[in-house]
Amino acid sequence: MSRASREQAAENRAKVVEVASSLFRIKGVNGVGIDELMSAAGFTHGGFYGQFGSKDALAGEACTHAFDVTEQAWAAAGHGDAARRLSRLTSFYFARKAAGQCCPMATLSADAARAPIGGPLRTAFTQGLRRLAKIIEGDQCDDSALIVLAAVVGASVLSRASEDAALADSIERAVMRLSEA
Amino acid sequence: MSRASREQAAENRAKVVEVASSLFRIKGVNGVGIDELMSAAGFTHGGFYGQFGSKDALAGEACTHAFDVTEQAWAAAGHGDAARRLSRLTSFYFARKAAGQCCPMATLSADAARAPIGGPLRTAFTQGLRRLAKIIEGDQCDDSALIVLAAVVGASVLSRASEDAALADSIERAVMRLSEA
DNA sequence: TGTACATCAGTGAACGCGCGTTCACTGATGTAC
DNA sequence: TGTACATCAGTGAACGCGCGTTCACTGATGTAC
Repeated sequence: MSRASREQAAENRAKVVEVASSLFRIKGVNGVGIDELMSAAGFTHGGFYGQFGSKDALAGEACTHAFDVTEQAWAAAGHGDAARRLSRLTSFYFARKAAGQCCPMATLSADAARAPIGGPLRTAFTQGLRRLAKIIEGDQCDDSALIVLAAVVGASVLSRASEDAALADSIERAVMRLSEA
Repeated sequence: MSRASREQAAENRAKVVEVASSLFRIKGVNGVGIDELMSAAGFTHGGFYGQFGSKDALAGEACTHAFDVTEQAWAAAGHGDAARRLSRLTSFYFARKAAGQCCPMATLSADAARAPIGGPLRTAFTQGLRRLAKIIEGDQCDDSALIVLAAVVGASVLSRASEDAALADSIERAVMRLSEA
């Protein structure tokens, strides 16, 4: 197969971004090679540089994509009065999800923190974080939304790293109750 | 130089663990090579496998070391009544620190989450997390300590990943106020 | 509408490089007498 | 206490491998007439 149509090529490109968005969250940007990535998307690795300038550039796009998806879900869950919104967002956050579908704040923050300032990943992460912070803050002016944001991300991060499921659960449950109060 | 004394060799080994503990937190376990690591500790890379079974094994030891240091600091900061303890731990947490000295919950959680279950790093992280959770819970039986733990880790993680210093600050300040309330 | 040609999406082999790991070697340390 | 020898901490070269990236090539797509 060579020379797909432009329409098909655009779909293929989007497919690679989507697959990368998932794999990078699971294994980290350094943990996935171009070869593995392109294979998972159904292509050979040689075509990569026809679509993307570099692996770093793709990491930025993949990060933005992950934030896009999360943002849409949050916007859908984020109606009603302030207290209920926070509580609903928290339950949504802790709904059991594979790492590949999990919020990029929890799964890509370490990669972003170690990426160079001004680079694609760091920039994409910062903008995504701003967007989600705006959504969770909504029309509230106090601290509670940002506290829930931090607590929910911290609980998720610790929960994924821990082998102790009981401890992970008690942290998540504590944060759930915070957002209900 | 060849054949250091046993005493010297033990010191050298400890030095490598300490350097690894710092570099792994800054760049991630995958982000630092044996060569870079040993050079930073003042040795050549060939000696590595005389002291450690594998890079993974060192990652576990380095993680444990990072938790040891944090635990000591927390134990020192953790006296007095419950509310004050939480508040003091939070200020301590947000004191500006280079990533290499920062709490491993914030800097190694992603590496741990992606490390194999039962492996040295994952195990060391889990045990370290248990220790710190016990300290912060102290003699309290409610949720507040675990909430502060999650919030403090989440704020730190987001703060390090974000290029937007103002946003990072408002998240950290919100969490500070949580622990003071 | 049909033909001739230019374009370019995807292929697969190849590159240089740095990685984790191994190993023969060195010479000072530690030990046995 | 002094001597002879075994040990082994650290050196430096080497290994196979997978990485990110490049490139000549292919043939269907898109375009000009």
